[in-house]
Amino acid sequence: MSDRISDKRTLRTKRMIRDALTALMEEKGFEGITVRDLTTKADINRGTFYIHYRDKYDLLEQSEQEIFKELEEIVKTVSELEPKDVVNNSYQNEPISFIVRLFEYFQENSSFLKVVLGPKGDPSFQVKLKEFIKKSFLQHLVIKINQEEVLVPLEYLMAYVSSAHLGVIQHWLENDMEKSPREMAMFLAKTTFLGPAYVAGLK
Amino acid sequence: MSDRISDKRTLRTKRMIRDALTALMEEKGFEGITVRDLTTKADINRGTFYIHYRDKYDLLEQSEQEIFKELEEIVKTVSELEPKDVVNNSYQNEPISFIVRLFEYFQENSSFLKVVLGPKGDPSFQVKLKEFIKKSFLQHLVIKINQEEVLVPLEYLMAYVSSAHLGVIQHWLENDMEKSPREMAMFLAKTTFLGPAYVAGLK
DNA sequence: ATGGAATTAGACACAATGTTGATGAACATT
DNA sequence: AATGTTCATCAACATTGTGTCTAATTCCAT
Repeated sequence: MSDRISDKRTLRTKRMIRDALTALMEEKGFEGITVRDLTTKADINRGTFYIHYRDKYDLLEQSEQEIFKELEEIVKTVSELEPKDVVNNSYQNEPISFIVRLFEYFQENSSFLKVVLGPKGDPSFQVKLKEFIKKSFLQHLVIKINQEEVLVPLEYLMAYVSSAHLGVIQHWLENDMEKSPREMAMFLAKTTFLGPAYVAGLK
Repeated sequence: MSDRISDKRTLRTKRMIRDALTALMEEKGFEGITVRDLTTKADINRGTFYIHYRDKYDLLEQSEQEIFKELEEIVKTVSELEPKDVVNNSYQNEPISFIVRLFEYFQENSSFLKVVLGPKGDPSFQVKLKEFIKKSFLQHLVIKINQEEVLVPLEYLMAYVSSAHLGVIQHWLENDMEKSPREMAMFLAKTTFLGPAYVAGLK
């Protein structure tokens, strides 16, 4: 009795369905896709699809969850983030290393992420990604903030910064990742820690 | 021969369809809605729907366009925006007046905007709203920037700031607009012109 | 009050959905 | 190599939503 999910045939079928999903999302966006489209492209029987997924929304969700599982893996290695160091690094053109690693991962999965984060994509994925950014990045810093010196509601500040980060990732994917992961990480650190107005040259 | 669009029956029908759209989007998200749902809720014949709209996507688009038409009206009155003044205002707790006006408008249309900008909404509307923010707000400032003092690609900076603004609007709507439009405008000005790290108390 | 419109009810063909049952192919195990 | 199990295939089915149309009716503007 080996794992039922590790059957070679099953893995092959699932991989082909997921590849078809990415390809079709590029063509016509998620909502334009039918189950028949998927199974035709994947070259499998339509009935087979329903063995593995409840419907196309289930397929999308499982694919998204896999992304987050891998993102968590990357972030897991991050132990500490010192606010002081981060600000200093921003002056010294030194990006935050695990952010570089995240951009590399985005690049590896760009075809899927580009559509799912694009105008025909899934808005709930954006929400989840913002949550992930808050959890993995901002909370490390927020707990070290001197509460008395905070000028604004932290909750809104987190919404501001996490959205900004998401938007930059989207813009980067939309523009075919012409800048390097390192440049992107550097840009985010600079803009967040020195401020948008400062990096724009306004004093 | 008066306008065919000003017939009382037509106006009534369209209004009822749009109200049904907002209500149903709250219930099950845009994609879960069928034309039959809409016409049942609006209490009109299904055939009537197709007289006014090609399909449910056409209905959504027309509703969105109306929002932007009114947003343009609000912004039209803005003549000049001096970067120096804006930065000074940020120190003096003085928000940008037309941003306050925009938040008031969001509040007036919150039920529709909340869903359309929410996790079950329309990601292309987010893209359009970011474009609107760039056009109406950032470009006024960007053209006055001393190009030599800019430390980062402007294109990415605009993506950063416009996304941040959008995200704050979303968070505000999601949290039932507990802060006033003036507080929101002030928060955005402070965070953008003094910087996220500064307002968080990091020096 | 009347002509012109918007709306209605009902029917139509079509496409996609999700399910089912019989059959054959691939798999792991011994 | 034989066996029992699991997976995929194929075809058929009922159901639901779509978009279009026609004839009858109701409502509006003048």
